[in-house]
Amino acid sequence: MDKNELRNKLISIATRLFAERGLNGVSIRELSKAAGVSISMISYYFGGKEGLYSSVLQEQFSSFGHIEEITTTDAEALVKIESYIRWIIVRYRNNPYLLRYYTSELTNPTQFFSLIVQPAIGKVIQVLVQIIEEGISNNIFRKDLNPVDTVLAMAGMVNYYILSTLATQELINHSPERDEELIRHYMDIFTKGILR
Amino acid sequence: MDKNELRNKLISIATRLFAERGLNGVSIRELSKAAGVSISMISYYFGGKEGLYSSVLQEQFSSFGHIEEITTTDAEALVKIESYIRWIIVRYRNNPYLLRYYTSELTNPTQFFSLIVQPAIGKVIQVLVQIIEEGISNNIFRKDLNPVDTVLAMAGMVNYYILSTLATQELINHSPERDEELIRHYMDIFTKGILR
DNA sequence: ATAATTCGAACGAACGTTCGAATAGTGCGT
DNA sequence: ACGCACTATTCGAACGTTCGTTCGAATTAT
Repeated sequence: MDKNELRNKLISIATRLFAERGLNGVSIRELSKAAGVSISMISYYFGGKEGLYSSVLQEQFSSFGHIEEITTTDAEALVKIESYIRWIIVRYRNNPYLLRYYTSELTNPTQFFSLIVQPAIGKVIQVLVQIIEEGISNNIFRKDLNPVDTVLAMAGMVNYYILSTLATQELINHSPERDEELIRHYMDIFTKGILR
Repeated sequence: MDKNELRNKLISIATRLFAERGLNGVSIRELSKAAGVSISMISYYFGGKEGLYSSVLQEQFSSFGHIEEITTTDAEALVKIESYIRWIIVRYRNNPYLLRYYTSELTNPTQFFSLIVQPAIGKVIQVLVQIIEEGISNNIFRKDLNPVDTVLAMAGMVNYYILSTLATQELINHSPERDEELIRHYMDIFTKGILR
C-alpha cells in the first residue's frame, strides 16, 4: 500500500471515530483494527495517538487556509476557534454572502463541528463573549449593542451551520430559495446587530 | 461524615467534572482526590464509576419529575432526551410561558446541558427532527411547516437556554425586560411556526 | 544493498474494581 | 448509664485489564 494511502486511510477513519466519541473514546487498537493494520502504524506515521488527533484537526482546519498548527488541549483548541471566528468576521464584512461560502467549503462539516464542539461546547460561548468584548474595544463592533443580541447572532450562525449540515445529509428538506432566505436572515441579524 | 453528606459531595463534584470532560475524561482517582476520600468510596456508594455517572444524570433529570431511571449508553440517553422534549412540548401547549418555568426550575442548567450535549450533540437534532415528524403525524404540529423552521425554533429554545444560563452566571448582561422579550420572541416562533 | 514499511511482542502507566482490615456508629440487654 | 455485639463506613493495598508507546525482526520497495 502506498505511504500516503495508509496515512489518509488512518486519518479518514480517525476523523469519523474521533468525531463520534472524542479523543478519549477511541483507542488506537480500535483505530488500527478498523484500518486493518498494526497498532504501531499510528506511532510510525503520526508519532502517537495525539499526533493523529492533531492531524485530523489539522485537515479539518486546513479548509480555512489560515491555521498552521493544531494541538490537542482544550485551551489551545479554543484559541484556534477564536482565530476561526475572527477570520469569519473579517471576511464577512467585505462579502455579505461569505456565510454560504465558508459553509460550502467545508468538506465534512459534521465531523469538524463535532470535533470542536464535543470537548469545548461550554467554553465556546465564553470565547464568543470575549471576542465580542474585544471587538467592541477595537471599534469593530458597535459599542451600544446588547450582548444578548450579539451572542444570539453568533449562535444563530452556528445554528445555520448545523441546519445546512442536516440539509446536506438530507436529514431535513431544504430548497435553494429557502437557503438564501436563511442566509439573508442571519446576515441581517449580523450586520444590523453587531457590525458598526 | 454523614452518609448522605459524602454521597452528595461526590455527586456534586462528579457533576462538575463529568460536565466539563465527560465520562471518559475523568478518573475515579481524580474524583475521590477532589472529594478527599478513598477511591473505594465510589464503588461503595454507587457500585462503580458508571453508577456514579448514572446518579449524576439521575439527579439532573429528577428536576423534571417524570423520568424514573437513567442509564449511561447514548441510545438510552437519547430516549430520555426525547422524553424530556416531549414533556416540554405537552406542557408548552397549555402554558405559553412554560419556557421560563422549565428554565428556572433547573438548578444547574449548564452542567445538565453539557452532560447531555457532550456525548450526543450530533444525535440530538436527529431526535428533534424525528419528534417533529411524529408531531406532524399526530396532528400536534402543523402539516405544512417547513422542517428548517421547526428545527430552528427548537434550536432557538436551546439557544435561549444557553443564554439564560450565561446570564445567571453573569457572563453576559441581561435585564428582566429583555428576558421577557426574548421569551416572547421564541414563544412567537414556536406557537406560530410549529403548533397547529 | 540500502531504506522504508509493517508487524507483533513486550513494556510501564493508568484505569476501575475488589477485598480484608480498621474505624466509627448504632441498638440492645443489663 | 454502660458495655457489648453488630452494622456501617472508610481506607489502602492489590488485582486484572486496557491503554499508548517502544523496539527488534521481518517484509517490501527503491
